Amino acid sequence: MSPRTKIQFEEIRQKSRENIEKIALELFASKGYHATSISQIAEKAGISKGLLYNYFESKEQLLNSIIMKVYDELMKIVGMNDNLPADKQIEQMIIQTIEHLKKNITFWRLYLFLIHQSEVQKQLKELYNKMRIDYMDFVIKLFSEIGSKNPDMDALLLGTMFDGIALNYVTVPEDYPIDELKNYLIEVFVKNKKVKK
Amino acid sequence: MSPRTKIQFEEIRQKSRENIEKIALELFASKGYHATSISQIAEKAGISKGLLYNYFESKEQLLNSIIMKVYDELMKIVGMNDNLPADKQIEQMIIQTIEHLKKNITFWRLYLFLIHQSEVQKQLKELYNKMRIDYMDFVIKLFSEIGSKNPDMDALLLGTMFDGIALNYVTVPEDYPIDELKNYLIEVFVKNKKVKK
Amino acid sequence: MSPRTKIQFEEIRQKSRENIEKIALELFASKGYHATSISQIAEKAGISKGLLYNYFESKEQLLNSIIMKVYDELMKIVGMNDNLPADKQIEQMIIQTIEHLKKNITFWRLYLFLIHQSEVQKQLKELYNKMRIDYMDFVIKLFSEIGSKNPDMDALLLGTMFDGIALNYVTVPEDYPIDELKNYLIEVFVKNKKVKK
Amino acid sequence: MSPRTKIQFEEIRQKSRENIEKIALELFASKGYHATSISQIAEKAGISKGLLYNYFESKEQLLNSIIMKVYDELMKIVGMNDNLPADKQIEQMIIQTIEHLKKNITFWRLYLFLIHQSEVQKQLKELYNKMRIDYMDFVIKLFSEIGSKNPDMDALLLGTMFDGIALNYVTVPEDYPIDELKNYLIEVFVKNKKVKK
DNA sequence: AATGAATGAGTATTCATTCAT
DNA sequence: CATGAATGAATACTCATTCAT
Repeated sequence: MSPRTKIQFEEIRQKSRENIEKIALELFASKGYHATSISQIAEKAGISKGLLYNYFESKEQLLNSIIMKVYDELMKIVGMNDNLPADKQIEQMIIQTIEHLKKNITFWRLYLFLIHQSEVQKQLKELYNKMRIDYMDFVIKLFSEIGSKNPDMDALLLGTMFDGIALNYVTVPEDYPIDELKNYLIEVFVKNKKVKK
Repeated sequence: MSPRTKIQFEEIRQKSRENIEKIALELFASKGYHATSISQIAEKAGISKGLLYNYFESKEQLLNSIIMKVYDELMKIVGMNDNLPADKQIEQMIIQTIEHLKKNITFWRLYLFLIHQSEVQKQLKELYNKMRIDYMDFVIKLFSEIGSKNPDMDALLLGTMFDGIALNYVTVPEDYPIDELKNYLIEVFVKNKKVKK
Repeated sequence: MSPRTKIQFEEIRQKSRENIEKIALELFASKGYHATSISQIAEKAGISKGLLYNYFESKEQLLNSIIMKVYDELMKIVGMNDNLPADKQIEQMIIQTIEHLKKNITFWRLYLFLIHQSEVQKQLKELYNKMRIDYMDFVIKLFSEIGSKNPDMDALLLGTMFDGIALNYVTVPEDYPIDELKNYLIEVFVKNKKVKK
Repeated sequence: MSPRTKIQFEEIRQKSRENIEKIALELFASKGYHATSISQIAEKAGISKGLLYNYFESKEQLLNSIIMKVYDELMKIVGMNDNLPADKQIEQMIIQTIEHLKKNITFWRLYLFLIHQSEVQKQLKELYNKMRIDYMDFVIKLFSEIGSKNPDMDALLLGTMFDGIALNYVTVPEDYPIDELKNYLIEVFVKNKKVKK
């Protein structure tokens, strides 16, 4: 008869939020932001529309919340393994990005969607820019350390390749020979650079 | 004045269709498919909504019609210059794709949008697959002709690079050093291959 | 088969607009602005919700449109009879206001509603102020002409009386002895003033 | 510590009720009934929504409860000073009504709001009628005692004036010369009557 | 007595599509 | 061929009310 404690309430909220975000991520990623309705999200999450608004104040804010998670996760991949030497770090970054892509296809689908749905809102554009800059800063340094003649260009190319691979893998996962590409990337971006050094 | 012949009518219809498609392409690419309304298209095309439905039976069918044009145009770039030697053909394909991208950012924005839509619509998925296969067939042959050790992989990589470049250029056109990339691509995909031969 | 002319369309629009405004006036006046839904207006007007938005771009704008009519009508009563001598003008203003009130109870209900729902929006507040000032300017002049010792106060009092009478009549039309009041007002605001002159 | 007695509990309940009513009155009067949500009331009152429903079975019933208070308070003003002679009682009633209006603008705003609502709710209509009758009974008697030739009409007029003044003062408190009106009312409704006697 | 998560019917608004003219 | 009035289902969002704890 006594009311739940604050902690209990907080747990309930946290679980609900995460559940909603998970469902919304899937739907946004597979159908796009505009083509996904709040009703669909609520229904698939097994809750009422009203409750969704108890946790997210708008559809846009729900998207933002998800984007933040995407950003954090991508940055985690990049920043991982910073105790290794630079060449190994790049190698690991390539391996782990590809692995992550294979295991989290939904997640990457959303990432790609967001990039060119950036007309949706300024915030997204800003975040995307921040993400690019953070990525470039970090990876340029790595390429410098392994003696690349043009670390800016190499970092840019690697990023571009990741985008292209993700785009293709996400579109035709069963037909795209992603593992062969992985080895090729390591060869081009790690082994060849070192030889030249 | 004699009544217009059937052929004249057909020409008028054709021009009207093309005008609508042109306007719709612009709007879809700049604002997105969902955010563009039939009213806006009709208004910008200077016709009534009713008349638009005289030419296209639905918004979706209008999109499909546009997609066909995108397909044709992309294939035109690939198939161009088939009187040149293979290495020059690849070089030209790279140059012209990049040039096309720079001049038709709107068009490519739509192309990328479509890739995602293909997840949802069967028709689109089929078209996208056809496009990939046609591209691969043609480009694999070119790489074979210049003596590539792994023409399948080279064709795939070049296609992936195009996608990655398009994605980045479309997102941040002013910040993306597309011309430097062009030269690099030619070096990697044309000059280096030939040397190895 | 040929489309309607512009004039025909304009007539259709005009009739529809007026019908919607009439129904909306009734509902806003009897239930209040917030308590009246677009659905109710559309249903009572025998049209779809969508069509209503073809004519008025929002609920608020529909209200504004109605308010303008209220304003025009009230000012018409005040400004009427400007060819008569001042004392007759005041007398006529009293008579016609009361008559108008008796015949257009709905209309006055809305006027009263609006006054203290003016927090609804700035526009309303501004219009109300304009209305007060226009009324005062005109009526003060009339009282001056008949030699009132305090024309400002007399104009204010008469306005206040109109408001009080309208409020009471609108609330209990059958129980409020409005005709007796009419005569009393004429006596107090016209005959007594003149005597003193 | 002994358990609280029933009476203590009752007192706590009573205080809680009054607190909620006070907060709700403020919000209803300043934002309007429809624009005020139960959540807002609960939050401002420092309690949960659930608890509010422990005290009032619905939003409407909460409003009704408040209305009763409005009624009581208005009647208090009228019935005050019944030990004075009639002319002084009327004078005091005028003075105190105006003073009350100046100090409790929120309260009067609600009173005016309620008059309109009475169109919708039967309960309210009945209460309003009771209020009018009680007021008239009492004030007619006063005017009779000071020898008014038409006490019914005088009582009605005074009530009408109060309504009109309240309406105007509540709408534009800073622009309405309420104090000058007070003196005028006393002159018209008290001094002039007596002279004629 | 007290909490706030959860519901569901309701709100204003939009828009692809139809159709009488 | 051409118009735009008209529809209705869908959209994001709100809120009074209920109820398990």
